[in-house]
Amino acid sequence: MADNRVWIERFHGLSTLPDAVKAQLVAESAVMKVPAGTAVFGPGAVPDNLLFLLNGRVRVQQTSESGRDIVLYRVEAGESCVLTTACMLAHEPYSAEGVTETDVTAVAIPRGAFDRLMASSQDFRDFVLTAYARRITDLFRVIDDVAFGRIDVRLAGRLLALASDGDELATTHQQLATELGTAREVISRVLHDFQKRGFIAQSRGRITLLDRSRIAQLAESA
Amino acid sequence: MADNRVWIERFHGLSTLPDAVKAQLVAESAVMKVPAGTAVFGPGAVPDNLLFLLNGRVRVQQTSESGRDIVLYRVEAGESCVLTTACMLAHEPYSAEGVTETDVTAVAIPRGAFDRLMASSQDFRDFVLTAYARRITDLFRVIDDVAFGRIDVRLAGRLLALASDGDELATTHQQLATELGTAREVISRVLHDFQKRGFIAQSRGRITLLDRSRIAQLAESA
DNA sequence: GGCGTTGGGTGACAATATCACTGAAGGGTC
DNA sequence: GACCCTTCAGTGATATTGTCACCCAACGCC
Repeated sequence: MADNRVWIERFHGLSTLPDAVKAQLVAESAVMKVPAGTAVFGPGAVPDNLLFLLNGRVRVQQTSESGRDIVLYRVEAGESCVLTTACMLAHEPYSAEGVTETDVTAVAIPRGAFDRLMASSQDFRDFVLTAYARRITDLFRVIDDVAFGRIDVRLAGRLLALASDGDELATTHQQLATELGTAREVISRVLHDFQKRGFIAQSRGRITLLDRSRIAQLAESA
Repeated sequence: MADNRVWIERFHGLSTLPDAVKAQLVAESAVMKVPAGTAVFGPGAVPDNLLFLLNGRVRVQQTSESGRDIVLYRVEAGESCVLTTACMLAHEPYSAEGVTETDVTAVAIPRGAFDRLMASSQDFRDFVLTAYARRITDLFRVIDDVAFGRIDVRLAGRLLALASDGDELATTHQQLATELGTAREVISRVLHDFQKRGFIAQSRGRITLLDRSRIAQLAESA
């Protein structure tokens, strides 16, 4: 029991809730484990609850009519899937899809409990509102990048973000194309150029960052 | 007094509120009038309240570092500015800006009142959540269009949307470029092509739709 | 080894963006 | 009216990005 309650403390904004509310939250929620590569929500998988990530990472992406994908943002441990969840709670049709990138442990809060918490706790409302706001600014950023950003600059930035743990990166050109919403050939050419300039080394399915500082310099030249 | 209360009935989702809540809402809010062309929120104009539009239209757009603009969505009468307002309430830095396109009458609900309503009324929460969800799907649509859409198709669709009242459209190429987040020259060329194909007629600052059905046909060929 | 699948390279071409101009249209002013 | 100034639109040249149609190499599997 005491063990179960611990997860709340990991969430900025939930840890300050009154004890009674915390108890309510713990009582009504369920911890779940999901293996990597699972679609946790999306067209065809509509959950009826809000997810709080304890461990792991969820990638949220959108597939266009033409079949091409673009990554919108990622939900990390300590964050919640408020945004797409809202679309579902409001019964709005939506086209985004959430996929676990790692094994994920999450807390599922049913709609009813979510609603009672919204009613009863100012702190909880602030938590949700703030989470929303952050996602929205993420989306604004995506729009800005896609509309006005240069591909090489965006790719440089994404390489750095994806290789936060070490200089090795196990990813295909196609996956990188999906990250930026472009075509594989474009990624291939830009990476080839990066290689010629000594920024990276490549082999099938793997990229090694050789010169982070120069990659960062390019990424900054937005 | 009774007159003041009428505005609530115009909002789907607010009209079903209990009378006590309605009275509270009316008591705590203020009706305001804003002339066309005013920045109602944005960097440099941070209001501390949520706006409900009674009349008129607000255009929400974003300016990139490079100085280019893109229109994100419009808030029409009967809707509220939930999205960007949330960013402000959550004290998130944001880059979007709201400009009145017509004279606007709006109801301003201060943060405190908003919060009390969120706490006290399930209907109000649903209203806000639904409004959020709709905006978010709008943003998803923008991302999809910008990333994967063709310029001529997007422009055709936008011309139809902007000319909802009549076939005359008083707008410059630059304004249309801002609508789609592209460059004026691109719009000039596409419009020139539309003109050659007999879709439209042009003169300085004015566009006349000549063949809505063929424009619509192009717009549909997403 | 043979074979199928996936990942990656490349040339040709199309679409869009950028740059650097040009001139035309309209609104003032005298 | 003529003159000037600002805004709006047209255009060629060039760069960047996207699309299409391939090719070949690497890897897993039998």
